[in-house]
Amino acid sequence: MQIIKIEAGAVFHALADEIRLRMIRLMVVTGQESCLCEMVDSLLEPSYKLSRHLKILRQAGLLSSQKEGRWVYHRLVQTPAYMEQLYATIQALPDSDDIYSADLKRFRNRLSLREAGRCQIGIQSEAFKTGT
Amino acid sequence: MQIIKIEAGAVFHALADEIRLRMIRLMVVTGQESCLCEMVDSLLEPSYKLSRHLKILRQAGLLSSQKEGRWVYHRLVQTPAYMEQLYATIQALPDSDDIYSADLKRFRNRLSLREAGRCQIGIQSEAFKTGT
DNA sequence: TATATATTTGTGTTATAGCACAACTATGCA
DNA sequence: TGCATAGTTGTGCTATAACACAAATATATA
Repeated sequence: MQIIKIEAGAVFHALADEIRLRMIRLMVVTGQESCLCEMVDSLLEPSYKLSRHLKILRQAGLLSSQKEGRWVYHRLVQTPAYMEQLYATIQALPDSDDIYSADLKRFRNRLSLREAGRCQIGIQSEAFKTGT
Repeated sequence: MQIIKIEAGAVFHALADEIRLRMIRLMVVTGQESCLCEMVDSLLEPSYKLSRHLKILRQAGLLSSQKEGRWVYHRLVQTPAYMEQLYATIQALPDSDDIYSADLKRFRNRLSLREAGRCQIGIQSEAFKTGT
């Protein structure tokens, strides 16, 4: 068993970035885990960028990641206890710019493409990314 | 009336700095407002440094500041509603390095020097700062 | 009015963090 | 075995943020 010391203040640092907060919000609001390609299609940001941010969230103790074939699923960590309180706070945040509701709409669309609750396809937005 | 738009993500950015989190924790735990010199004596950091961090907290919407003679009192803002939830989360954070308990001890000592609930003295730690 | 002091701020420096490009690893499938 | 693709990471660049020093502002008091 590996003991990882997680600084309490590190969670705020992890959430201080807009990209990271957008991803966490999607998972908090939907309660869903997500693979990278689903995040790419929801936030419309390049995969290398989101991959690095997911790593930061993992190191801060907010996400645990699990490889499943080609895909890596990221999910919210529920411990220690204050984490759930933190998620409740995040859920209560306003959405003044409608950024999160747009993310959420795309995320739900993307989730509907799963089969048996698992992601079966890769990044869909890459194709029309250059055309926009 | 002045409308200030506060970005929801800005609160996390404000709390991402250790100095700022230490100050907010003192106010959250004690429920007390504080002037700069009391913070200086509690965190043992230079006043210009804490003054700048207090400004960032104010601009992020976490603190409101009120001048009272020579002193400026800073207090936690209670609105919008998710702020109180955020403070509850902060109060639940662990203190793995005993930094916060040391801050708290000094802060309580400093608060006991108030007269009629108001700060009457300036920075006390400056004197023995160089000698340590 | 002059001084002491609580607090703020201008400025240059340095450390940190996010970014894009491209190369790389790993896995499923033909 | 070779290819396509999900995901990660090395690297250099750039923007941001924290810092220390010093000067400035504001207010109480002698």
